[in-house]
Amino acid sequence: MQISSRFTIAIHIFSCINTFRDEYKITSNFLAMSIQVNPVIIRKLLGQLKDAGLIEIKRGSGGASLAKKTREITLLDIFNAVESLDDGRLFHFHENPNPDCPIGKSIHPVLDSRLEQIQRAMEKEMQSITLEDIFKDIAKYTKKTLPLNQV
Amino acid sequence: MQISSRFTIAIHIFSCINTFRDEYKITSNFLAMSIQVNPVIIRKLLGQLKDAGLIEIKRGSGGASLAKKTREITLLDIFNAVESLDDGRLFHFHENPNPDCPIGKSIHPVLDSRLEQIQRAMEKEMQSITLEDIFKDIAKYTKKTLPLNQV
DNA sequence: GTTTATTGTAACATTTATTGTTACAACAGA
DNA sequence: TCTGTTGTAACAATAAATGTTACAATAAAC
Repeated sequence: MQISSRFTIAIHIFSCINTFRDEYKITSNFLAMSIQVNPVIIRKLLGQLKDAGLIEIKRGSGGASLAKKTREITLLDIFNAVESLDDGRLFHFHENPNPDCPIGKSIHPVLDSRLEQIQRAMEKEMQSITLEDIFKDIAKYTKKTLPLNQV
Repeated sequence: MQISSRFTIAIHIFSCINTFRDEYKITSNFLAMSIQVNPVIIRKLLGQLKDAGLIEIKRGSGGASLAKKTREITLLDIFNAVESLDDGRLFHFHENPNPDCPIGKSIHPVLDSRLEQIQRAMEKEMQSITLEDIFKDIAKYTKKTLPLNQV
């Protein structure tokens, strides 16, 4: 199965904060218009990003902002913040291999280190990409034009 | 979300075939006893592995066997055989970013290449590990002892 | 030819995660 | 006090993973 869209939505959120922070208050409604999902979905994600120390949110008055420099936030930070992997493991292992079978007994300890090896390769690549990199890429595609909502 | 257990179950299947092929007919029931899942689950997986050209299955008389050398089957081959990723993509992208927003318009083309970059890092690591490697690891944990079923 | 074990597959149930939605109390600033 | 916003509960809808029973098709053994 695919990794959930929370990851790409979270990156979208950061991109909006970075692009519009000087001109607009970044509320869940503002983000919902750009991402085109329900504002409550956004708020839950914002909560996860806040809990991970990546953004700050103002209650009441509203608005999200970056808690770190764009160079200091990696895609791995974002992935870990929004993707709740069971026990931190990317791969789901079948639960009950038969301990009375020589393979059933050994498959788990043997495979675990290999699965970790694969997961680490993915995480290392995620860690090598920062929001700064993403924002540079975006700058090639867009100039700051008129925002979409005038509310 | 985690990657489904079909992946680890498939590796378990290969391990059983390799270990018991000279002594036992590797049926879905035999495998189900070692893996401890329903035989129909096993049969569906065996079908996927057969379609990918990794194993051979005998109808009627029954039994699965390797279609290639253990050096020639990588974890990536197995992953691709049993994990049906939508459009081959590991990451699910939110469907409808707003094209009227500068970020909404650019997020998809910009992120796509980065997501591919991450996926490729994972696939490269999977490709570097063959069944031969796994079977060597297993050999350190187990000697061929009495099989579990006498049926 | 009959019997037997097995595969392939349909049909369905169960569980879990994702995603979407409405509603509203808590909050902070005007 | 009014207003807009966040945080969160409660629930619905969808989709995927996993489990189960049943049975026709198959191939070998007798």
